[in-house]
Amino acid sequence: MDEKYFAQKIEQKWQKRWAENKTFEVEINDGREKFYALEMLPYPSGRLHMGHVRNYSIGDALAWYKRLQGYNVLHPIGWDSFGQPAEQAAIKKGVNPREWTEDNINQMRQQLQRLGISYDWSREIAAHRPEYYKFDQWFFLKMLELGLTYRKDSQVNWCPKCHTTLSNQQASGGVCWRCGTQVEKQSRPQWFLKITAYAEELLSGIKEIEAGWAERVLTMQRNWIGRSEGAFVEFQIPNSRFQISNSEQQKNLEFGIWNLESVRVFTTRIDTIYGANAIVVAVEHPIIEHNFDNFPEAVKAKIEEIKIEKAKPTDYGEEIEKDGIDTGLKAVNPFSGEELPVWVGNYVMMEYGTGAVMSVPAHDERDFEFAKKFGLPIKQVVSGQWSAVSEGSKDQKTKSEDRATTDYGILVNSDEWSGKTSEEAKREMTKFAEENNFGKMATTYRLRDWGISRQRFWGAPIPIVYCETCGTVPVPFENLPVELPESAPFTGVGESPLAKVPEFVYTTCPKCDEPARRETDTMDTFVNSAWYYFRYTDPHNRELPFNPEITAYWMPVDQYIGGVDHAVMHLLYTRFWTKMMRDLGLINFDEPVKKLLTQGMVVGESYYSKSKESYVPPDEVKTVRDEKGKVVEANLKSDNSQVKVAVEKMSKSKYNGVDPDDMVMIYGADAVRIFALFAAPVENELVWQETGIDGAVRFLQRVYRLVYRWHKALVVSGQLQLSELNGELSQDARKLRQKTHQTIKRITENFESGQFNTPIAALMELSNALGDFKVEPKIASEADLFAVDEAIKSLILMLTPYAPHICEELWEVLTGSAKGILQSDEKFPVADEALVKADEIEIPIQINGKLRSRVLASPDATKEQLEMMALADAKIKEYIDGKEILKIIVVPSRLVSIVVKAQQS
RNA sequence: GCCCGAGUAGCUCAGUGGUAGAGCGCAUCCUUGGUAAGGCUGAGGUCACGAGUUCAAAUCUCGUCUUGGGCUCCA
Repeated sequence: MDEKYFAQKIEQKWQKRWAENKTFEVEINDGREKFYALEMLPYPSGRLHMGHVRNYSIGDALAWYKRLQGYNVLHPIGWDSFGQPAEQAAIKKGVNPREWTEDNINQMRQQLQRLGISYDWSREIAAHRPEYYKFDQWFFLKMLELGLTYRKDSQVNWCPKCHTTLSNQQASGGVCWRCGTQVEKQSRPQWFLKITAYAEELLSGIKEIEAGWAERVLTMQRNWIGRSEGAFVEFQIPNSRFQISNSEQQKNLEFGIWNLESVRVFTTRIDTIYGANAIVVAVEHPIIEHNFDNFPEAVKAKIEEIKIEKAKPTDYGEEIEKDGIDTGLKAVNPFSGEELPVWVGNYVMMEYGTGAVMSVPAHDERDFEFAKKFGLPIKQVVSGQWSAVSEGSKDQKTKSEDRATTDYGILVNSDEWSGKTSEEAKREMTKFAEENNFGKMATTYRLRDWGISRQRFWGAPIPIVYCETCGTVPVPFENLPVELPESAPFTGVGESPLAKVPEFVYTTCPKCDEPARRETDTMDTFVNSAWYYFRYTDPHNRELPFNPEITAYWMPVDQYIGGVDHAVMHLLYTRFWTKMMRDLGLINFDEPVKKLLTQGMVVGESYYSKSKESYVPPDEVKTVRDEKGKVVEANLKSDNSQVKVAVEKMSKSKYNGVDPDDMVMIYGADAVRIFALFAAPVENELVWQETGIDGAVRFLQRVYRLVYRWHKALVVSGQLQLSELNGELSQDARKLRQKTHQTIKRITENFESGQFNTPIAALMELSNALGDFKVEPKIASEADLFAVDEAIKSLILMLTPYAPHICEELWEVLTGSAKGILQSDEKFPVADEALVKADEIEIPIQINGKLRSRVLASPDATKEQLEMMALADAKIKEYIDGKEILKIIVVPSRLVSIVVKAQQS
């Protein structure tokens, strides 16, 4: 054993040994319980960043922990290797996307191996390889059979910078999720996956995973699905012009409009229908299109104005002023018979509900604002008696003229419904509308179908052929995969590069054998990530995406770990995919991931120069820090101008990133991993500080020195029997054993509850306790050696999930076995409850809630014993002398509380 | 604006009704001319604020403030 800890040497040695012994390769083993530990697969950008390191360190700690507990652990990795950066590189540098991607994968695989992450590399997969994307295509065709894949010519979100279409999620907030460019609307034929068919199940299925997923992720998904219960109500439009073609009628049905003599609205508050003062429709609403020519000039002008306004980029967070105009059309309220004006309004969205709302200003804030602006009548139909009841509270009684009240209440001014509660009215009025055929109960969702067409080269080709005689023809299963050509002309503009590759485009129709054209769009990369971890279970299957029997053993994932940025998109798509695969009969469960852990970002200090108007690297800045390490002043070295310091997400452009490879080179993989896990709870942000990683190294050195100090004595003593030694344990040895078992208990509990930072603190305590054990190894008694042996071996086994290399090395030193911890079938230590308990504990004694004294007692002392001890205590006697004792509360092993009558003085 | 979460030592966090804790960092001193040194001792907290419940509140309840995140005309 070297006297000093040389991280590089040890790490290389064990990485080699693990690879040779195939230590982390697993197969189905019915004798052992399985555990599937999964981290989100990386995009092969070429360099690992600290976010990756954090992600994989968490997963690896868990995988090791479970292995040490005897589980059969599947811990795989692969590459999300389709996507835009490869294509950008092709456009900019003229490289081949496939070569670029393969090079990056090779580099990153080496980086991961240098970190010593315990992957089963025999299961490595990559999305861009035909053997993988063959099954993207396979699923596409299967969904076509199920009616879950369809093509529709519709408005899509188009990013003018990326030259691609985006799903709603990817265009959230009106900007491209990738580059932040304002998204435009374009009309083109697109392939969609019918995720909305599972809207209800995606929502209700949340119940099943609630316990294992972060609440905020589920809230985001719930919001995204956006279920809303209410009713459709039909308002007749007697003066609408209705001359439409069949195809238009078809389109209208799609929008949920029965015909053009009426407007269908969706409302969650049918109980407020007597308060409707207008119908407000979106500018894109068909009734506007079809009556447009008949509208007065002023109306036409306003509609055009709103359309132009809507197409303009809007600042996120900026409130848009409500605007609109009365079209002159009239609608009839089917309940009251009242004739209402039909307005167009910029605040009504064609994409949600039916694109038309009934405006009830007294009970809806947006309608209220609209009515106020245009002087429309405001009629209260739900009594706001709640505010009258709660008088005296700060919530001043508000009059209906001041504010809309959206609370439920008692109906007024609503004919025979008056006097009913909102709940009753909603139920009964919906029923009435159904019976009279002008409405029905309805549930709407905010969730839209998933548009997967991308005008890109570097993705899975959509397996469709267009034939002049046969139309749209799916590629037969036996012809899969439809392979990407070697290369294509990459210009970065216009249509998909694939469209410019004649060998790819021109083909023959699978049905009639006549010349035909291939679909040249490729699939969204989220398709790959929707099911990749099923593939890990059976990665080399050529016939099927996976063998259902094999997958049944490994799935579902027991713990999934990744960034919270995938809370909605990836995690919703993959839940959908699972339900679809269940309906295909491939699997028989509903939710793919039992537990989800979302880690926080890795951030670092950044410096922004105001004079240069750019970020500057740290070595160009001189900082003055106070004794707490906080920056009080920062200036540019070159011209002394002021520099703004911030703590932000690590990125190259901000010069605040650190390269994991550099860190591994300087400090060793074990230290880097320890720091990544120790510095903060996994869900929180992690601030990268060089001083923190120094602490991690010092800790490992302390552990190394401990073993160095004791190893000869321990190896000589060999296996000691506790039974013979029990009586000879010194007070200190007993204390050390207690600390050991307390630590085991604590760490086991921490791991089970998903805490990764606190066990390291506990291990530091244990190593400190070992350092405090002052017996010289040479003269230590057998009993001492036993206690030290137990403490050190427990320490090493519990540290293994965090710092596997050094632990394997120290284990070899202590046991002489070169096989490695796992192959020697070592197990995570189990706490002995009897030892965890202290012999004697301090019991506080309170008088009237104030701490007055303490006594030492056995943890098993009874109530009566404790009470007696308390009353016998000298200090307590003083306090209670001459006073009446009202009550004595004794909580065994916790405290004694005495209540005395206050002295009148 | 709405919905969720958080606020405990310089930092990162434990602590779910019963003595306010840990690790790191920091400070003092000591040791050591051998490659990321070690050791001793110590300081540091109005548990965000206010009220309530209780013998007893960091912990439970209500309100306020601060802060992080998500949603954003969703009818």
